[in-house]
Amino acid sequence: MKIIDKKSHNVILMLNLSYTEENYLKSIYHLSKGGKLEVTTNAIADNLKTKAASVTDMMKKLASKNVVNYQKYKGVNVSEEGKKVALLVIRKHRLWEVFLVEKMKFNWDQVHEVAEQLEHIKSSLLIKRLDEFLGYPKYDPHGDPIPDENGEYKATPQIPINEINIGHEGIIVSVKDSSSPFLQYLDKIGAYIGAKIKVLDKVDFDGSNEIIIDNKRTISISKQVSENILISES
Amino acid sequence: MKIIDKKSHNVILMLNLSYTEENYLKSIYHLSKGGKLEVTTNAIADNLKTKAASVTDMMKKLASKNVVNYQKYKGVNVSEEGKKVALLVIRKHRLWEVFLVEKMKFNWDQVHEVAEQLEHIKSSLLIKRLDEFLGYPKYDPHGDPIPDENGEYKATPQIPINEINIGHEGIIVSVKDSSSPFLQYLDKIGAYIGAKIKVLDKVDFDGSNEIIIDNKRTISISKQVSENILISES
DNA sequence: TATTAGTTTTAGACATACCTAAAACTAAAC
DNA sequence: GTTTAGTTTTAGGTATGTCTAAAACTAATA
Ligand SMILES: [Mn+2]
Ligand SMILES: [Mn+2]
Ligand SMILES: [Mn+2]
Ligand SMILES: [Mn+2]
Repeated sequence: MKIIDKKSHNVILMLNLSYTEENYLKSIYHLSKGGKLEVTTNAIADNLKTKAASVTDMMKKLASKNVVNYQKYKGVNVSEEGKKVALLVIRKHRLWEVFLVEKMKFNWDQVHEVAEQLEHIKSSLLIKRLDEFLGYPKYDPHGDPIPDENGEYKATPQIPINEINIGHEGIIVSVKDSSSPFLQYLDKIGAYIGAKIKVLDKVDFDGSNEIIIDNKRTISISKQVSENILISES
Repeated sequence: MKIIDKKSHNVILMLNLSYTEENYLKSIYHLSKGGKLEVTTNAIADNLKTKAASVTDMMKKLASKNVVNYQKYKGVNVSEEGKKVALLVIRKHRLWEVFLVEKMKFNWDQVHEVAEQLEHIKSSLLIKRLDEFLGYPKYDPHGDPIPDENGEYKATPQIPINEINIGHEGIIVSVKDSSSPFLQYLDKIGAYIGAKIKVLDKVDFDGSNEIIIDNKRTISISKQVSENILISES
């Protein structure tokens, strides 16, 4: 079901998707890297902590609503329509995270769970006014880009620390893992979005990296941690 | 399921009620005038635009969770526990309405529907910070009192215009009807929370009232309208 | 090509929240 | 006290979203 808005000549989404359907679409969008890759049933089940059988049921339903392209046994992806829905949910999630940090004084490790709820609030006026109220932010507290009202955003080139060569440096632009324990660890070691990082040494044995943060603090981080800190090289 | 918080020595609600269960409790709380009256199955069905059979099902479920006192055929009311839940939902609803008007520049007739969604967001930190951010408001945009974190609020004495005698005056302190058409009508006639009202004449025939708003605008309002504008007499 | 391990789908259940229609109950009128 | 109208509950069914277990399929290995 579609309507064309006479003013903007844009296709307006007349879909009323449930909380659950929105979460499935968001998951498929992320797992497919924005629609570029096909997504497997098991990957979705893992991601949403549900079972493969439940995913299959939902894929049939989403396909019947034309928000995914699905052929059984062949994987699934978002349709053009589904991509718009996913991007709107992601836009709301990230705007609310900015709100929680900037206005509600939440720490960056406290926002994700609440944003998971707030992203499903339906009010186009509220999203518009919230965006304005926050000063049209381009990035959320974890450095993830916020899609604009047309679903567009720039992907800044970003490299995980483990792929940066010794002696090279850059700025932390985002984190791959937004979980509370990981972000609290970053707080502890003094790492934050915008911090300057230089790779001093790399240990082949366990993949750990010795880095210096803001030219002040030298620290060794594990392979797992280095994979989850994303840098813009300078 | 209850726990006692060691710090505050208060009973903390460990209930995880659904969106729907919260709405039923809020409805019962309102219909019982805060727990003072017994509520009938049909009254709840009407209020929530559902059917009596559905209400009976839900009353059994809420009774089993000890949030209502229910005896079949004898009506229902909120329990002490249920009252706390209802007051928390009402607190959230009204705080969000203040947020939407004060910070998001919504008109007072646009906030109720969105607040119906926002009132179910679960985050005690968010409520606390929102309250602080808004400057601890005592009333929502429709003049309804906002319960504090203990569920307490003062009920200001308020009288509908139709019960005020000719020649008497007062201030609009709240509106009974928060629907968009009613509030838009009030905007049109220049009535708002805080406006000064004097009753000039009353027509027995149809119950309409002639009033003057802010000593400026003389207008005749129907019986229905006068019943829904609440005044604090001066 | 045949086997097999892993993935995905189907089949059949369950819980929540809703509905209509029929039965049970209450309270007021006769 | 009986009848009756209105209310409330029960009975049985639908839709959504979940699950386990079994069947169907795919792709890699032998
Ligand atoms: Mn997040
Ligand atoms: Mn979500
Ligand atoms: Mn309201
Ligand atoms: Mn509600």
